[in-house]
Amino acid sequence: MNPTVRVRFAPSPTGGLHLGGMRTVLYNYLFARQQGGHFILRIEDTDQSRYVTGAEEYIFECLKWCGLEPDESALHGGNYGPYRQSERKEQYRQYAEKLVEQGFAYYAFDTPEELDQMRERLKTESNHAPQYDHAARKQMRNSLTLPESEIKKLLNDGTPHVIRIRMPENETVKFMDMIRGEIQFETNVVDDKVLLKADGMPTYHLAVVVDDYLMKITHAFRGEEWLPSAPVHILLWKYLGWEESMPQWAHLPLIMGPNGKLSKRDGSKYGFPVFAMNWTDPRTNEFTEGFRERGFLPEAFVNMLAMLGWNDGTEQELFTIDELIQKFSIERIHKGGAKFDFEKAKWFNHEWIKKLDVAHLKSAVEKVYREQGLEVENDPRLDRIIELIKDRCTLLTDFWQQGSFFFYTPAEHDADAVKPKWNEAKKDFFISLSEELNATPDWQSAFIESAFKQMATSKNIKPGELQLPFRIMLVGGKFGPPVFDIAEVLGKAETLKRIKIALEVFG
RNA sequence: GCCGCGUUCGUCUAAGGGCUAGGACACCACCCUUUCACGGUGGUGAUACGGGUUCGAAUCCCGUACGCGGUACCA
Repeated sequence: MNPTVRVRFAPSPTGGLHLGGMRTVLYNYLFARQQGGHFILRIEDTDQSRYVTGAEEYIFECLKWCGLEPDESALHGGNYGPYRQSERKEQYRQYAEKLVEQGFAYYAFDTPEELDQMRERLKTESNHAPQYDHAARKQMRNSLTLPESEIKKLLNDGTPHVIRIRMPENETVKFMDMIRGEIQFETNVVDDKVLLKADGMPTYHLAVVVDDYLMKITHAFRGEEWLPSAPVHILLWKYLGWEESMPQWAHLPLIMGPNGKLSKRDGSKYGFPVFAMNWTDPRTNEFTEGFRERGFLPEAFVNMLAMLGWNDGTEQELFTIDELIQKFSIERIHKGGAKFDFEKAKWFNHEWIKKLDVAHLKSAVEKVYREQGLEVENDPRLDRIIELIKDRCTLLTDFWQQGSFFFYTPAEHDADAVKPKWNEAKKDFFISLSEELNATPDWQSAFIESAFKQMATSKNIKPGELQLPFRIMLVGGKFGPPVFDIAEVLGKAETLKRIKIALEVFG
């Protein structure tokens, strides 16, 4: 029997969604689609103190923008819900209690202060961070050290307590990671992790195991930062008697910033976006720019993200999402972390802008102009304009800088580019040219060009010396597509108007 | 400190015992272009270090160094 592949992405609504998280979703998604399986979105909202209102909806928006919508989630439905941990609260206690009964876990009544004292007391030169482990638990207040009667009393009195896993002594926990191969940990160096918190909420360790079992998850992809707690999860699968159903593990390498792991907190400090979309933390009002708003196409963002830790072994770098689904393979995911390079990210976007046709770019470009206060939706020239400038745009926002002169007569001219070589003869040329163009019914790029060159010849001036001034007149600066194409798109009246204005400026 | 995972040009990476270690980004030069780009050609630039195994090591093994992660009633 070949079980259906079921993968899940489980963000915590504690803030934005950064590159590492987005890549985890992507790989989950690619694998699920490739295998014809299910992609599930579960929300880890059991840390009440850090829950951010609106973050869950924001996560959905990000996935939607990238085209990575889940099959099952709190908002999409599915047969294994609920998909928010907070709504599954009751189930976790039941399993935690079962573990206690079987001796695989125990109640611990220690207060936060007592834990601090223990850590202080046990701290030595060779042990900077003492753990609540098989040795320490013997000195603490828990159901392993307290007499039966006292445990009963504490429980009956409703004394706050947690349930901790009882890590075995002198055992080796081994498991296979699809990316890294066999990995092993000594149980002696793993602490007795809290499974159920005093508020009745599960920790990630319990929740991830219970949910993955109940939701029939077959493959678990997560960041490398989870590797150290993997032995706890492996043991839990075993202790709960579900070893047969344990998913296959894949711990993804981390995505690094300029110094160390990319963090959500520093999202606004890198000088480049680390979130898929704009995010303002409602608690701090801290704003973090997103790739979307910075001018990235979702196609480029997804492509770039996929290549940050995976490649297909060929020299191909540009992939559509369908190609990624087809070619993705867990075996080819890298082991080492990758430092994020914004320059390369921009290159991907530039390639995608060049690659996509006008129809596909149009609505995004319209949006850029709209944000600048310019409505272009009904402008019949828009297609032509996009075609003319798209190769020069790295980010979608560049369409404004590269194309606004089509809509606005330049307010300023790059006089430095013209003035040094400006003279009466050139001025005379443009006056004559204006008259000539004004008299003609034709208005195609090729026609304007030949009229321009004939006029230059008859005035005995090299056409090349006149093209730059002409460009400055129409554009305002030294950039843009071929100048005669610009004149064509601008139309006769606007072109003549700009020549006239510029002649006054140049004197 | 302890535990774990890593380490090929500045960055992302290819090469799974066998040619001068290949490609991409960035950078530089030239060509194209009488603007800015696109495009084209070429260039600078890497197997962390030390031992093994082998006819032969970036590749396998051991050690060291360095980096990252974890070491919470956060995920």
